[in-house]
Amino acid sequence: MEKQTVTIYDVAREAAVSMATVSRVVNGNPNVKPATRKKVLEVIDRLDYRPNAVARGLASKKTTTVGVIIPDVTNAYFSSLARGIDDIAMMYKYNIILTNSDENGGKEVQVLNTLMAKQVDGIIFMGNQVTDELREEFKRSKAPVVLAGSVDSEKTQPSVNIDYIAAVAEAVKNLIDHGNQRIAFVSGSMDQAINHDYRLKGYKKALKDAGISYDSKLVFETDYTYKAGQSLEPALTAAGATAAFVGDDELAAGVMNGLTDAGVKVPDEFEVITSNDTKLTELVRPKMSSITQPLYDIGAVAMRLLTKLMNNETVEENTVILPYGLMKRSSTK
Amino acid sequence: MEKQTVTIYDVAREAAVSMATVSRVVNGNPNVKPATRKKVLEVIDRLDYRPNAVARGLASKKTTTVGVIIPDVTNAYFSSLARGIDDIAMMYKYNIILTNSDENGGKEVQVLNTLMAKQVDGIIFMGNQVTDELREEFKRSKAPVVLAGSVDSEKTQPSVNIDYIAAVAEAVKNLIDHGNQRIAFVSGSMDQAINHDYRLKGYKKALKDAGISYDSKLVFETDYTYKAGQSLEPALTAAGATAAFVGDDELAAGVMNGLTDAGVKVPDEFEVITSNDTKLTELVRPKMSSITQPLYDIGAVAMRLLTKLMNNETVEENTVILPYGLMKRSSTK
DNA sequence: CTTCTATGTGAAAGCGTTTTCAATGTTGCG
DNA sequence: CGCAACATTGAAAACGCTTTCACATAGAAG
Repeated sequence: MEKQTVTIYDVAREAAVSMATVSRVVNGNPNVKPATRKKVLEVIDRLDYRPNAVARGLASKKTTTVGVIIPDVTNAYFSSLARGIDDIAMMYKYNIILTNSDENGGKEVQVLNTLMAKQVDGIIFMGNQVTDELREEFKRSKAPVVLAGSVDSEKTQPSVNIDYIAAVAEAVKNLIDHGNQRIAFVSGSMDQAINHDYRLKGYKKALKDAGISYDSKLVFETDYTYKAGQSLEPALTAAGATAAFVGDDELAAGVMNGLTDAGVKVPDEFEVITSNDTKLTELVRPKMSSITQPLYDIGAVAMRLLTKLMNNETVEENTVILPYGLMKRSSTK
Repeated sequence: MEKQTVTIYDVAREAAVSMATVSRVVNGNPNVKPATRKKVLEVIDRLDYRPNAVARGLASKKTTTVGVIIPDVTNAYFSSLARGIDDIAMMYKYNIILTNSDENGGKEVQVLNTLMAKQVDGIIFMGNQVTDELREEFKRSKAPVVLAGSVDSEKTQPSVNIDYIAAVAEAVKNLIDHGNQRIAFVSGSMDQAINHDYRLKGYKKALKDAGISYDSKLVFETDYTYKAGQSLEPALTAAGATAAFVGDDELAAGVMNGLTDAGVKVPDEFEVITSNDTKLTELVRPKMSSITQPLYDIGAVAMRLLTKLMNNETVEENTVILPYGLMKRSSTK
């Protein structure tokens, strides 16, 4: 007892017109006599006809779906971007195929390929690192690819970000202004462009501007997890740090709670400033000071940019930089 | 200079075989002579042929993609489920079309329709309420629909959940055992089945078992947001509550922080227990006690169940109940 | 040397749309 | 009334694959 599907052909027959005409009314083509349109519409309604998007996709070579590659939906930073992406996508009648990559290069390439096989009209990539292989795939893709909240040292793909170097420099300067001389830099893997090419540069710049010499012992390379942050306390104090810039909110929460649990007072004895301004910063105590980023907007703008690209509209600027800010809460003086 | 796509036809021509044969090797059909297979594989590799999934979908009536309706990706509870769903989906070679519904009935129906139009092979629905209209659509759908971490009073759809009534009852009993007589029940809208048909029942059951009479003044119906929780403090103390069961972690964090900020000591003067055991419970101070749910697994099992349904395998039990627990942390005595 | 059964393979018919192109019907105007 | 110009419509060819069915070919069995 398989459910029967009604096709455009059925509608055409019932309405005594051709498939072409039905297709026209379904697609809002104006070249249809009002009377005919009405007649067709009635039949569509009566038969409860619903166009098959797959057939449509095959015939028109447009699927109105875009692929989204995300490191992990569970991460507040990325899920905020994803929300912005989806909202704008929906606004423009696109759907999103969402896949978690765990920032695993192999998986990313594989996922990218299945997305392309599925004929997505465009792709949004989030991830802290664009490998050479990935970059090659991007180029080969006939669907436009835009990076959201993600950087590629080659700057070859359209992208939307904030000015990470300036933002981190400002955050670190703020720490310096509070009298800190030994400031830790805590982030994820230094293999990731965002860390070694952006954040670390901003960090160094702030130090240099203040005449403080760079000490690699103050650089802590770890995972983006709460646990990793929490267990960092002994090392942090051993290195003589009195403040830390942290590259991820969950990690920062770990750092801060680890410190607090060890009896170190934040911010009096140790200041912490984080990077992503997710909800998390307001949930922990003390609330965390943070670089502020328009998370939702990064996603939204990326998607908007993608729609233009998919539409072959000429876009003035391929890489858009959104404004950042600094939000002083209670983890800094 | 449009990028040229190579089709199965091109491969067939180059390999001097028929399209049918190419199709067979691509699909791993064993009825191909090894020598032929090798030849075809070589051509595929040389031409860099990649099957068009849309055409495949049209011909085979299977798209290997499933639709996922989620209230909000940004919510830790649901994004955890989503992660479980995606991982299992990937394991079974499915992709996920993810759409946020904001629990808006109209949007849900609309989204469901576009998913069906896109010929998804199955659907996973998350949301705290299944309206009649939605239920009708589910029935009409030729793709199986399973509910994940979501209940429908009608119990008509396959679903995977925990025993909310028992879990809440146990949590509330715990609070009672600590000597609390006036326990607040804080949740989202009472229109949602999960609140009025499950959580509230569990709450009442625990009260009844302890011989405490139900007082509707202790029931707080609000939004699932941090802010909403935070601003609840005056009302909570005014009602004379000394403890609260809360239906969502973010909301609970708000309640707790609101209390703390107002000078109320948690847990000494007020105990809080929450429901979803997301990462959040560990980030706040004090850490929150919670009902524990196998979040990832709820998603994973739901997806697994869906694969069986899509495969027309007979499944022993349509509604699966996963075990819950109670995690005592520091927001309760 | 037949006859039979596997095993491999190809031709062609879909799958449900969109889109091109030609055909027909209509209207306006001199 | 005749004809150009335009508005409507339909026929049929894609789109790129899967799948059915029939046909070969090749051993196996008698």
